[in-house]
Amino acid sequence: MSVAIENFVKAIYKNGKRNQNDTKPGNIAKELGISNAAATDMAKKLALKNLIDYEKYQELKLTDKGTKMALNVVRKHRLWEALLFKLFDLSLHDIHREAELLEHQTSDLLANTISEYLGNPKFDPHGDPIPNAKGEITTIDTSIALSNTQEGQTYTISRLMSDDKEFFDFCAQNGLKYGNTVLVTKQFSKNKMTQILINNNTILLNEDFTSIIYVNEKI
Amino acid sequence: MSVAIENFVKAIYKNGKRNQNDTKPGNIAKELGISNAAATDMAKKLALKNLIDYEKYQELKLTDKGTKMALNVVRKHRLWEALLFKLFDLSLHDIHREAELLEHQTSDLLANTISEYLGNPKFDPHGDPIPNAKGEITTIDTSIALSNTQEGQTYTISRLMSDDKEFFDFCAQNGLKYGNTVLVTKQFSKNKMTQILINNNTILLNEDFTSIIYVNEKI
DNA sequence: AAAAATATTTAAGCTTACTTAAAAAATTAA
DNA sequence: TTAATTTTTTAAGTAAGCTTAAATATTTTT
Repeated sequence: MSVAIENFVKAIYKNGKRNQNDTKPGNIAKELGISNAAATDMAKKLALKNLIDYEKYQELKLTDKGTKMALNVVRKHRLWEALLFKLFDLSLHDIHREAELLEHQTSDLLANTISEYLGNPKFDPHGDPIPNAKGEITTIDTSIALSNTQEGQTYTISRLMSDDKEFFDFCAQNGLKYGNTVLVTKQFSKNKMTQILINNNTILLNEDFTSIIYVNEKI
Repeated sequence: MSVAIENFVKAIYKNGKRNQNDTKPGNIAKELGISNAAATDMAKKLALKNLIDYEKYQELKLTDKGTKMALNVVRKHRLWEALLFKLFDLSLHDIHREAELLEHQTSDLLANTISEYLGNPKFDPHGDPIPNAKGEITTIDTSIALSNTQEGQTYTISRLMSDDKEFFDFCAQNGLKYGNTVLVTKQFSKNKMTQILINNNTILLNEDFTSIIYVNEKI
């Protein structure tokens, strides 16, 4: 299957997992940077290949086969992220960009080899779960967005759900990384902002960031 | 530039380096598994991009720009080979196949990062020289084909110039690998065969193999 | 519930990288 | 050196993955 198809299926998968669950062609088109017409076109083709269910004007739904393909690509992406992160001193953003390309040119053999080399990790450097070779995610995600946390409670950062360079630069500067501890000092619910204490620094985050930083309650 | 273009330019480069110096479209077509017509077509396009000089019925000649592109791809290929060889226990043939795909999806940044990680190696696991970031090969190759060696002389294996699975399997089974020592016990010049002693085993090789196994005189 | 705005689909067209078939040139053999 | 063979080129055509423009639905607003 082509790169275009893999990315299309992956986009549907990712969009389906997100808050605003819209997997209509326009949304996928926006994600991929192609025209709406191209997305509709591709949707029809993928339906013929039994990768998605397509009905005019409806949401695009992955079939089992389509989901499997998406998870296979996601697996390769996250394994590359984990490997590049371990070996090299590159920014998370750079690592993401490289993985975005490499994921499509990686045999199952190589993916499995990378996985084994890394000790079959369950999470990538963003805290995102890595599907196993069968395309299953076996971990249970109990994390919540920073925007939904409670004042006075301490959390550990579990996921940074983004691929934006500015965001990652900000995180790197402020110690916001996978595994680190944050104390939520104040929720400004009216203004949708969250004040946290991290590395003895107080910072105030708006919803753009608190909705993509996920945490777990610290035990 | 596209994968097709990178592979085309690479094929001209490799063919130009070889014994039978034929870089006419038919030869490139054979190398790439495409039709002669497609190769002629591509040749014209690349001439417009100033990557090759093209004259009807003549050999295809890389311009400086084309050579630079070819060497950049070759560099990435060989760096991947070196990295995969170091990290994983895969066969040389598998490593070659993976590198063949990854080479086209590797930024210069990642290539340089891999190179640095490996200590800027000058050779890949086949003994092939790795061009530097400027696209220069700074090493001098003094090696000769096993078919041109002298009876009674001891050599070290410097290059295994192939991408054929059977060949690599044979090499792996018989200790024919980069750096190992061989004693040439007999040259059967009439039959174009070479008898060698390696790891205390005597083996007899025909020209198919002795022309692609390169060695240096052992000092 | 009609009007306005937005999204989706259809239609026509483009580029890339191929294909096969036939024509033209170059190479090899007789 | 002519004939036979092989190679290269030209021509016409295809599929993938896009585009823009226009037609048709759907959704939102009033």
